[in-house]
Amino acid sequence: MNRISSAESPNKCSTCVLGQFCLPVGLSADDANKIDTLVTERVRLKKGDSLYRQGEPLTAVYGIKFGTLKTEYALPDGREQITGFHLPGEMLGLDGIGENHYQSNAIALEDSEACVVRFSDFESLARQIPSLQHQFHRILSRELTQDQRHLLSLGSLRAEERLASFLLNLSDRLAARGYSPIEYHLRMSREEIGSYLGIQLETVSRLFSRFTESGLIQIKQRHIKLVDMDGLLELAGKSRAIHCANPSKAA
Amino acid sequence: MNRISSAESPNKCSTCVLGQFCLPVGLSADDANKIDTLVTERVRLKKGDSLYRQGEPLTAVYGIKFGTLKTEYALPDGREQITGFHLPGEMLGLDGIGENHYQSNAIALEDSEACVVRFSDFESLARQIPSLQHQFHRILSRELTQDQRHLLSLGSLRAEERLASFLLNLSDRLAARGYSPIEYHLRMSREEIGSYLGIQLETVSRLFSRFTESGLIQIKQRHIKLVDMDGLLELAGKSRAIHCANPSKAA
DNA sequence: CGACGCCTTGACCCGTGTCAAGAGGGGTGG
DNA sequence: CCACCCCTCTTGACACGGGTCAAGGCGTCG
Repeated sequence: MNRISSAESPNKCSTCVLGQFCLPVGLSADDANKIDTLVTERVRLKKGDSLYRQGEPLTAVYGIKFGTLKTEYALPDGREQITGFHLPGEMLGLDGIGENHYQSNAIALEDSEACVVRFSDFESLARQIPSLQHQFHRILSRELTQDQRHLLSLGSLRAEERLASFLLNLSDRLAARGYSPIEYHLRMSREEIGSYLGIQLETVSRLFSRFTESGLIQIKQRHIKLVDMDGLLELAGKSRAIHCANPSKAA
Repeated sequence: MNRISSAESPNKCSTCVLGQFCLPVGLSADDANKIDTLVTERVRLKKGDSLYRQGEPLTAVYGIKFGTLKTEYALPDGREQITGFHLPGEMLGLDGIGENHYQSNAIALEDSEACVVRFSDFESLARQIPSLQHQFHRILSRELTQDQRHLLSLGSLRAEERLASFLLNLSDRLAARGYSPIEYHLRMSREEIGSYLGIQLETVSRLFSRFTESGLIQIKQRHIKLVDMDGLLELAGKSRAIHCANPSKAA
């Protein structure tokens, strides 16, 4: 883990292309200047490095600048589960605010970089800029909604439905960041996908094979192409079909 | 659903016994007075009434005054899952902040009452009272942690482990509110427990029978008594054993 | 070039789902 | 106040999805 002060490499939030994810829109020049003081350093991570670990005292929350991270939550008996995969623009460490200690491990799946936001500074600035405060509440709230969707997936969907909705969810989030929604690189192993979805790695592998036979996807190693979006949406329990399928036919 | 204005029935947060759950501690008299203006009305619910429904625009968040609520999240294809059971002092509606619309249904499991907190008023007050702001962030954050624990339960534990940790979780939360941690009334049906835990109601019923045979619990209808706490902790994946089991033997 | 880690595939089995029948309690109407 | 009905819960039999164990292929990195 490698710290970079913003003196060496200036890092203005106001000009960051990821601002749309972290920050409120339509700030005054004055407010934008204040926000630029928030991130005084960034952290560079190599694949496998952890950004923070369960139990460490919380001093900062993080915004992902580039790369991919996983968060995992462990039981004292050793069992653990991946609770999320995180892309640029997403915030990490929020689950640590409640107890002032991080509640999970955050680990880089590839070389990554995160902006360090000292939390007390952030709260003080949020009191001065109502739209920043509200944006932060929205981020926390969306995190809750995301977790609820995940809960429904683990509790009510069959393995193939979970995997299909996982692929579509990644697709959406990559598209929002300007990447192709139909072809992308999986940064995580079969085992990590399985952990996230509450199934075994062998099942993930078998399902990828089955999806390929059915003409839903093409996959080679970790490079995946979603061939039949509608078919995947069908499998994913139509959870987004009313929003996304056949938009041209919408009334 | 029955609205009560605070003129008819004064309702001061500063003297509410549940304040320890909702509010920061150590407020000045001045701040306490401001907080007392937050809740201008309460809502009375009969069993089965909903406090809000998925898709409705969000104007307020809620604090439970008394009673028990469930929140459930639905897929467009009709499948749905209970994502939480909520006790007095807990806040509801937080998942709606992100999209300005509630993302779940909140339904009373028994006659209940909730304090209405107009969200824009709340944010404005939180900007004036740092400890209120921070407390709200802690509440949101703990909600996230709770969901992560639930995710781990659904993804990594077997049915009997899920049920055991569910019973212990209820026990803890009831104890924190001054009720008996070893004997309580289940406000939800077997089907609702199953939905929450991602298992079928028949499995819940069979497990209750098995737990009874093993001497872990006694159960008659919805009245349950936890007879062998250590045994339940053992089953629950030791997820809390290091904190709670055999405290007298702790180093 | 070799070794290790990751992935695929097969065989078998167990936990849980599904379907079905019946018991028990509580509420409602006569 | 009693009887009936309906809802909830229990229990059994059986089926199946996915877990577990095992063997082998493939790509990558040292």
